[in-house]
Amino acid sequence: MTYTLTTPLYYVNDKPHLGSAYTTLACDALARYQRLKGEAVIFITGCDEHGQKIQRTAEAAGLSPQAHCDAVSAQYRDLWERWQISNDRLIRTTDPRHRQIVAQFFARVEANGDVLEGRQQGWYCVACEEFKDDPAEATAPHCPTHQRPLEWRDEVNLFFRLSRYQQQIEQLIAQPGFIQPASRRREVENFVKQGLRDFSISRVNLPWGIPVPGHEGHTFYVWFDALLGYITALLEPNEEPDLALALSHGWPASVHVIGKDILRFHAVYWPAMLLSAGLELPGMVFGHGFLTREGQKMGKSLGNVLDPADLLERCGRDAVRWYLLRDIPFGEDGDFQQQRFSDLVNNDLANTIGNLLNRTSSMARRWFEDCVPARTTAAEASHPLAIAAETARSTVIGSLDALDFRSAAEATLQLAISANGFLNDQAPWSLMKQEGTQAQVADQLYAVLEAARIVAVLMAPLLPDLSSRMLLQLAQVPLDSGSAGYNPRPWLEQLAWGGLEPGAVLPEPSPVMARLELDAPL
RNA sequence: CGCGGGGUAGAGCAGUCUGGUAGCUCGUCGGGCUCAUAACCCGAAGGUCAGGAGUUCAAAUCUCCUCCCCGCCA
Repeated sequence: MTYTLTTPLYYVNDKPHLGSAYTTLACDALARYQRLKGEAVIFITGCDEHGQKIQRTAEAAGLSPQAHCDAVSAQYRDLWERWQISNDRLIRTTDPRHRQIVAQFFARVEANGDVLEGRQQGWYCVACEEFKDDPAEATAPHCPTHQRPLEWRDEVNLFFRLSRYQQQIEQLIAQPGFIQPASRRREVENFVKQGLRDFSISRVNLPWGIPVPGHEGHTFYVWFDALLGYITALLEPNEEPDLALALSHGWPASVHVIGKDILRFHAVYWPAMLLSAGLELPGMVFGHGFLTREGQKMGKSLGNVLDPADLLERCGRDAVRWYLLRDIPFGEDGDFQQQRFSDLVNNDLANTIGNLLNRTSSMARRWFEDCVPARTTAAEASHPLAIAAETARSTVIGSLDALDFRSAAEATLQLAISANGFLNDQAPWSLMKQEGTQAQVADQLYAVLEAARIVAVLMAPLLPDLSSRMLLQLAQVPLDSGSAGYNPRPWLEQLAWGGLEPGAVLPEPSPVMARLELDAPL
């Protein structure tokens, strides 16, 4: 069965921000993990390009909406490339094929009697693309999230009969694994319990959108259109836009990874739409937390936004991925702290892991003709490092299955710490000064090199670059599942203790991870 | 108003369900080692577990009240 996972389709109102990068990075780690386990993966990301807000932003910039979308979505594409995101698809909702898919989907919903005409009257926030409650009240209300004036709307729209799915949605969200993390489930439950109301799925007088077939003057509400992008994305690059065909490629999605702000759209509206069209429901909706910076909300007005492109440029892929995945519990809010960022990168990656490989490789080369030394007992399952490796392996797998990147990272690190400790306890550099200890030292170094290899293999989903660099220094073939020439041996097999071949020639070691020296603040 | 999440060493978190010496990572300080990227290993300091009351032989953990932060409803 195909493992389909999605990031949100990012709204191209502005250039990519760190939050989008965070989601995408996490999905990338998850996608790589699933591929390494041997799953067929479709990793979907993309851009949501319709709606009034985009139309206005484009106008303000003196561009056509299409030109604006082309420019911004190109920024996303470039950014993901630079981050080496392993997405299989990058869907744009302005893709002509998407129109067809939306139309076909809508036809099913309409045939099912779930499309009604209704009058919508109320205060509208263009930034949210949402009607706000308590109409008629106050003469000039503001949007609570955007602090911007609301606009009065009075229009006849098409409505989706969400109310009809009350019971099914209640059942769905009551399922233990559907909404993750579990702590967010209550919020949605409360919302649903208040009674689901039909919501409008079209807008009138809004040219920048997909026309609703059979309803002159109406275009689809951005969310209705955007969510369906997940299905359009399943089409192979040159395939005909056929809903059934798209679905056959990997629907339902195993998981939608999103920010917590759009949980309701994914856990309530979207499943109801799918039910109406008679389609299968996604397995999980994971709403991760938000990032703050040094304790403060990031925002243009505060001037403290971290630009993911700058961050990549200055710090590199491994460092940022490590910090975000290793230190911030996925699902909870997290704070980006520059000091801690460089502390962790330097400690964990450069010192604990990088230096472990460096020191061990140096000793092996010096005393054993540049080779992986011969083993006597080191390959046995009862070896202390074999036991540590097994603990790390099972913890990493359990954690990644649960999207707990943090504890996966910690378990990997723990193995490197054990190996460093083992080295200090055994002190092969002292032993070597005595007579007849060669075999013993060889055995010790073998075990530590093997532990380093396992660290590198375990690291592959989280830090593919660092993993590759480590494996090359261990005379191994890198595992990068995204590139050609990677090691085809199953990942799980490669995690078995004792895989390193004695006698393999070790290349001259050079630091696999440079220390992060941030002279200026980010 | 209501609802949800949270408040544990300087920082970030675990532990709370299933009461019983308060643990991890980073930072700080001291020691060890010299194979290595001024690295690695060991040890120490640092906590009235938000506050109060209660249940109990025993509470970070269970009950009630209060305060503070974040979010949902908006």
